[in-house]
Amino acid sequence: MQEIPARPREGDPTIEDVAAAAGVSIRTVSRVLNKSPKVNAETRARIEAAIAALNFRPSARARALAMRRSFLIGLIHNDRNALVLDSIQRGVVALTAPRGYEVIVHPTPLEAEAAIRDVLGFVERSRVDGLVILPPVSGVPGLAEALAEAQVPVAALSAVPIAGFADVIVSEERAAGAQVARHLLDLGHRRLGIVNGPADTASAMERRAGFIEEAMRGGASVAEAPGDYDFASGVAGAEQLLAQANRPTGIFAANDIMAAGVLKAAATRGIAVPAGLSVVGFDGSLVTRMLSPALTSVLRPFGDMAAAAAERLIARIEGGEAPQPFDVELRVVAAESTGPAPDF
Amino acid sequence: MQEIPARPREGDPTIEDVAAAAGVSIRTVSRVLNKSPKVNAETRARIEAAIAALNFRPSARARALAMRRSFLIGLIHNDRNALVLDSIQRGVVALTAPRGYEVIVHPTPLEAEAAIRDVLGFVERSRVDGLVILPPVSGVPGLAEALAEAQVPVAALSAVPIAGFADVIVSEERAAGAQVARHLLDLGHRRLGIVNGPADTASAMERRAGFIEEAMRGGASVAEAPGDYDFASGVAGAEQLLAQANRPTGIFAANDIMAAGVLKAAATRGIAVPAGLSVVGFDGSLVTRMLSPALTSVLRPFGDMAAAAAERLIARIEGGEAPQPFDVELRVVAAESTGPAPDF
DNA sequence: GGTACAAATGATAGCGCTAGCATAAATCAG
DNA sequence: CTGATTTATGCTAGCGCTATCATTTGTACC
Repeated sequence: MQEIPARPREGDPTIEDVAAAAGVSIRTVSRVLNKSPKVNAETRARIEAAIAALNFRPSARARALAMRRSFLIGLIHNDRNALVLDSIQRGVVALTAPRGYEVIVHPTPLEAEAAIRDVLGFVERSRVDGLVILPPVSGVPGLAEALAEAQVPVAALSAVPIAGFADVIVSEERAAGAQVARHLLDLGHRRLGIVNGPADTASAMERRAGFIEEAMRGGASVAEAPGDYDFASGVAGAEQLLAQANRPTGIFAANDIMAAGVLKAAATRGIAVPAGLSVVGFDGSLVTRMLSPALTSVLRPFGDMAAAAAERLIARIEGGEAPQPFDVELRVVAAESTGPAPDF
Repeated sequence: MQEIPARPREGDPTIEDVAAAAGVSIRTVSRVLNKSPKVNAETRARIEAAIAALNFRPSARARALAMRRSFLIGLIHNDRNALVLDSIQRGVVALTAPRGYEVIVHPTPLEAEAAIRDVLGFVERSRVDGLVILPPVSGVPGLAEALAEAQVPVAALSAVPIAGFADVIVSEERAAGAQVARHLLDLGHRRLGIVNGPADTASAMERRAGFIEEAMRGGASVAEAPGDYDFASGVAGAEQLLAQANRPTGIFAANDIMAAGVLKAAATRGIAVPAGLSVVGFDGSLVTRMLSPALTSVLRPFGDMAAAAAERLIARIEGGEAPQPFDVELRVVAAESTGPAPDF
């Protein structure tokens, strides 16, 4: 028998303290912590009482080491997500926290090579158990493959299914685009315009396709202007559309930020909204209600979508069965920026 | 109840593999990893080569266990931070990542008792090494004391020094309020208005005091309306101010969101901005340039402030000396919503 | 050559958990 | 009554690092 040197107590109770307090071995306490069924009800109660009495919390680090899992989830975002980041984080944390996972955030560039390097480096460093990836990063070419090769569990949000990602929460953006057209058609608009998102993003192309198809079906014309999801391009796109001889009376901007740009362009030209022009955005982000007039937009339930992605991710990490399919319901929320088509 | 199985052994190289490859003991590898000076240059080179060859990354969890530190920093935020969250996170991560820390995000309620319980619970669960706390949560009464008692290193952002928090990045909001008044005075405005933030927040009271003092000094009158930092209260506050007989020609809203509300109220009343009314916001958030007209606002360098807070926090955690004092420079960024005072 | 001291490196005990295997007690089949 | 099962619990070897202490080797000085 050798004397064990007194170790400096950090103060926090350990599983050993709990075991001593409950008069059992740490193996049994561990069983309770891990919800193993093979523990006598009475013993379990005693241990749970001891845990409560000592205010014991198992050390996430020790358990991480022993289980070779970190209970950490990485959230990969980009500044394009700025307006909806808060609601997304809220959704992810609401789902992960009760299941014992914490969320590490990681801002990532969009350029493909840099993004892949950045994300892989992050995974290696942080040793997260899995990733939730937001668009547009989720659509970076090659990223899915790189992560698959690195065997990192991933759940992504995206406008379209992405080969390589097993779990993708897809929102029916094409149908939503059609809804926007329908909304404007119902208000009597027949000359429509669209300020597109970047041509290389699936979301933009889906929204566009749905919008144009439905507009055509409704007998409306559609003028197009390019855009890249930022404010300036919204302004420029709107100016291009509004300069036309027979200018559109209803404009769909492929996201809220560009829609704000459209409102700006209209204001600059002295066009009243919605009296002289109806404007619809996409995302249902924070700004919709801060604009004057308040922006009609397609509400995307980001929080729920992100939570669903996190749920899927955890199921994959823990090997449980996949949760129920999650249907993302996108719908046009009418506000002040859309109204009956003007007479001209 | 079901037990979650541990993951089987991963293929990641360990410190032992590196030691074997370099022909040394793990103790020496550990020295290299921790940048201990007492390692022969040649040995060090050999070990570093082995590390590179194996693409070895020390396991953050193992090191966390051994060092009794998690290398995790918690970022406490609230939905009031939604508009600036992205830039803040970016600032924090930019500073922490190179130093080996990851950032865990945690959304928190504002109600005092719930906030304290929530934050303490988070700290116990996640075992973060420290916290960065954003306003308004940083100002929750009793939170500083609770965290001090729990011995959690904290750095906070706030409009005023907070007793109990050792490291607080304070922005000179009073001076900024004065700057706003000066900006409007310089444009010839003499009848001013202010839509205040909540009376129980230090930030709002500081901005108010600075604004009013400077306005008085400049010989202007100031009409006040209450507000609580949200859009609706901005609208209501503006309506109250604009309904007055001798209505103000310049209005300062204590944050950007309320300023958006003021613009909205002006639009509703048919008052042109800035021709008939100048409007100034506070924060320099994302929306300032998305509004029509673009909002003049007080730019707060959130990213830098947050990074400075993180830097201080890490210094405190690691026991290093405190970094240089960080001077937050707030300045009015003039945009389209302010202009010369109208004649009436 | 011997002593003193500094520099470089190694052996190993934890850190606080999980989980494989062992054991003890209770129940059951024949 | 005995061996076979089942149920409840304990013992302890890791998980991949850090850091204390010991050991070895090199160097300076008298």
